Amino acid sequence: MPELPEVETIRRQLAPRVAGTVIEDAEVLDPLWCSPADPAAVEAQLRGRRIEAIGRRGKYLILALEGERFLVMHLRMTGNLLWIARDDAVNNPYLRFRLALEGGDSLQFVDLRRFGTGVVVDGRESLDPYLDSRLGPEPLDQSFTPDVLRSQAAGRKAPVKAFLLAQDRIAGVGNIYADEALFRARIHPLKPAGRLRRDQIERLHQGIREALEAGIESFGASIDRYRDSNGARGSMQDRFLIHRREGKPCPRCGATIVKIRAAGRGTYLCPRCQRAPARSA
DNA sequence: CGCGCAACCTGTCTGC
DNA sequence: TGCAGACAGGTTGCGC
Repeated sequence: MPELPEVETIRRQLAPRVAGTVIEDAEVLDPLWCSPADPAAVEAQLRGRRIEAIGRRGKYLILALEGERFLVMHLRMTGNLLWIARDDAVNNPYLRFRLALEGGDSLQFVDLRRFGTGVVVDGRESLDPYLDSRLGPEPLDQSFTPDVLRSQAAGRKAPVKAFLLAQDRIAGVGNIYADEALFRARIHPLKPAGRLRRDQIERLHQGIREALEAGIESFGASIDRYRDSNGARGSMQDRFLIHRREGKPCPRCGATIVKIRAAGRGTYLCPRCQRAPARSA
C-alpha cells in the first residue's frame, strides 16, 4: 500500500501542522504496534516532547523530537496516519496508536491488518544505522545516478521485479511503482537484474524516478485502504499505465496487458513492450 | 551472502 | 446462499 509517494505525501501534509508542537499524550492501543517494546515505556518516551521535524526515509516516516529522539513509523500494508483536528470525534475500531498534540489536535495511526509499526530510537548515531542497515539509496536523491543503480544490480540473478522490491537495494519502491517503472523502461519483470544492459539501466533509472514523481504529484495511489493524513484518497490509481490493468490495452502499443506472478507478487506487464527474457539452458 | 518462501493479520473477492 | 481458499500495496526470518 503505502510506498514512497504515499509516505512522502503524508510527510508534506503533516510537516507544517505538527512541526514545533508538543506531544501532550501518547497512547499505544495495540501492543503489537510497538512490539517487542513495552507500550508504557514507549508512551513515556514520547510524552511532553516537542516535535521538531518530520522526515521520510524509504517508506519510513520519522518524527524528530527534541533531544535527538526519533519516532520511526512504518505503515506497511494498510496503515494510515491521520491528522485529526480538535473536537473532531473519531471512533475507529482499527486505531492502534495516538498522539495528543498541544492545542487539541491529534495524530492517529489506524491499521486494519496490524502490520504497521512504531519504534523509538535515541540519538542520531542510533537512527542512521537503524535505517541504513535496512535501506538502500533514495531513488529521488540527486546522488541516485544510473551508475548507482547499475552497481546495486550488478551480479544479481533475482528477477528485476524482486530487485526493485528489495528495500536494501533501492529504498521506497513497492509493488505498484515497480510495475510502473518497469513498464516505462520497457523491461520484463522476470529479467535477471544483473543482466540488464547499460541502456536498460538508463531507462530503468528514469522509469523509477518518473513513476515515483507521478505518484507524488497525484498524492499517492488509493487502490484499497490508503488515505492521506486528511483521510482523502490519492489519484495515482487513475494514472496507472500498467498496474492493475489486466485485459486492458497497453497505453503505448495497444496490446493486451497481462498479469503474471513475479517475486511472489501480482505483476502486470505489456507482453509486446516488455519482451520476455531469453530462456537460458 | 543471495534467493525464495512462509509467516505476521484481517477483510474481501472468487469459485464451487 | 454458504463456505473454503486465494489474494491484497510490506517486511522479516528461516532454510537451502
